[in-house]
Amino acid sequence: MARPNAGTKGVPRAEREQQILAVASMAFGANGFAATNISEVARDAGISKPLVYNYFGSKEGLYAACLDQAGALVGDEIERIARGDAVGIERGIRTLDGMFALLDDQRHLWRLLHDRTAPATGAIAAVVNQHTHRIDRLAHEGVTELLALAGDTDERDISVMTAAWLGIVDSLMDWWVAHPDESAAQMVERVTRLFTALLSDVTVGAS
Amino acid sequence: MARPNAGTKGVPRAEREQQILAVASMAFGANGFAATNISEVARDAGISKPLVYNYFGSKEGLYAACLDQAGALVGDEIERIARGDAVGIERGIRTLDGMFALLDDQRHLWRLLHDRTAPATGAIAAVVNQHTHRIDRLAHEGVTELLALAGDTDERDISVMTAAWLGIVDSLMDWWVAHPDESAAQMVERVTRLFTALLSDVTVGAS
DNA sequence: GGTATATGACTTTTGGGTAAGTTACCACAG
DNA sequence: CTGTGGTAACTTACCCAAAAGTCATATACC
Repeated sequence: MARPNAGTKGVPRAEREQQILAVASMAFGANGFAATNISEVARDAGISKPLVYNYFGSKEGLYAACLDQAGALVGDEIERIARGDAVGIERGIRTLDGMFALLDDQRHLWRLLHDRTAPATGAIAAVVNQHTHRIDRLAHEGVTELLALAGDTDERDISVMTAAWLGIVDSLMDWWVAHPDESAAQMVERVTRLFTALLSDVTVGAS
Repeated sequence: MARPNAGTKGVPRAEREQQILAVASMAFGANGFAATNISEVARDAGISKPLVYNYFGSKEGLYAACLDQAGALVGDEIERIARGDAVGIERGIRTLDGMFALLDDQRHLWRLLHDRTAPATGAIAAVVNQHTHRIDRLAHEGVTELLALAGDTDERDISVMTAAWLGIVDSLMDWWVAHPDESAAQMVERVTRLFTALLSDVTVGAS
């Protein structure tokens, strides 16, 4: 019997996987792991659900693949900047700059790394830990340098400040997602202006 | 036929509702709306699922009730502090101080207010908007004052900075959840030390 | 013809939600 | 100080929709 939609469409696996990953990353980033529907992902990618399962095995497998791609992308860029010569606040701004440039057309990717609805066990946990540990370590390194300049070497202070820094990045990305008309360059300007304004003048008001 | 577990246990509705809210707030805060299981909530509260539905109507109703309680608690405290005379960074620190004191034994409550997996429609949206708008407005007000001191009155800058501030609070609460041995007083000390260190000395390194 | 790409239709599982009933408490009549 | 009926508190056992996951099969390419 004729099944009009069956059969290959001539799209090789590697390419199809990338299409699926792009759609799935968007969905996972926008709604979180738990609220994401694989059938919808398949439909949005223009294919059927079994193909997704054929290529990625399970919902968790698909999520892990998304995470791995996004984590590597983001982690590599942060590491590249960390290897540069910027220190202290300057390093923070350059990192943000890099993130804005890198994620301009896929702003939701950042959210994948901090999804609390994703299972914290099994294969996912391994991938999550690999990337978040890497990013955390780089952030920790930058914050350690920054606080050393300010005379603070308390380990827990550094830990708290690292968390706060990552929270700032999180929230800036969220704001950016909610304001699609704002370009990466505008974000960099804005953030730079805010940092300098706060650090130079604000102590007058706080005394 | 004897059904050994049926029948009232002598717990009045108001009291039972508070028990359920406490357990549910913990679950929603820890896992998010989508990943929270009502059967588990009921089991953790020591009762059966239908009782939860009898008292709160639906999962969304339960979530709305949790949110309403947490939002009012947090919002009232923030507003109380906002009515004080602190300005700029000082107001920020006092607000954090208030949050740490208020949420010492229920640190997860803060997370309820920023759950992206909660439905953004219907009754929940109303409750969410009521409380988040209130908190956002107060934060916006504080940030406006702060940036005015630094000479920045750009509306979008204020919007970004407000988001970043709330992101900082978010991440501090998360860190605090992950470090149960840290007291509220210690958090206040730490945050104060970090703020003053960064604002006074760090510009030397950033130049 | 063999393999990679692909799907319609199915099964299974999960979890929100409900029907119907059971038991304890309490007010009040006797 | 005892029944006794009404109500509030509570549960077991179920329904059912949605979404995860699978099977058998079809088509295109080489």
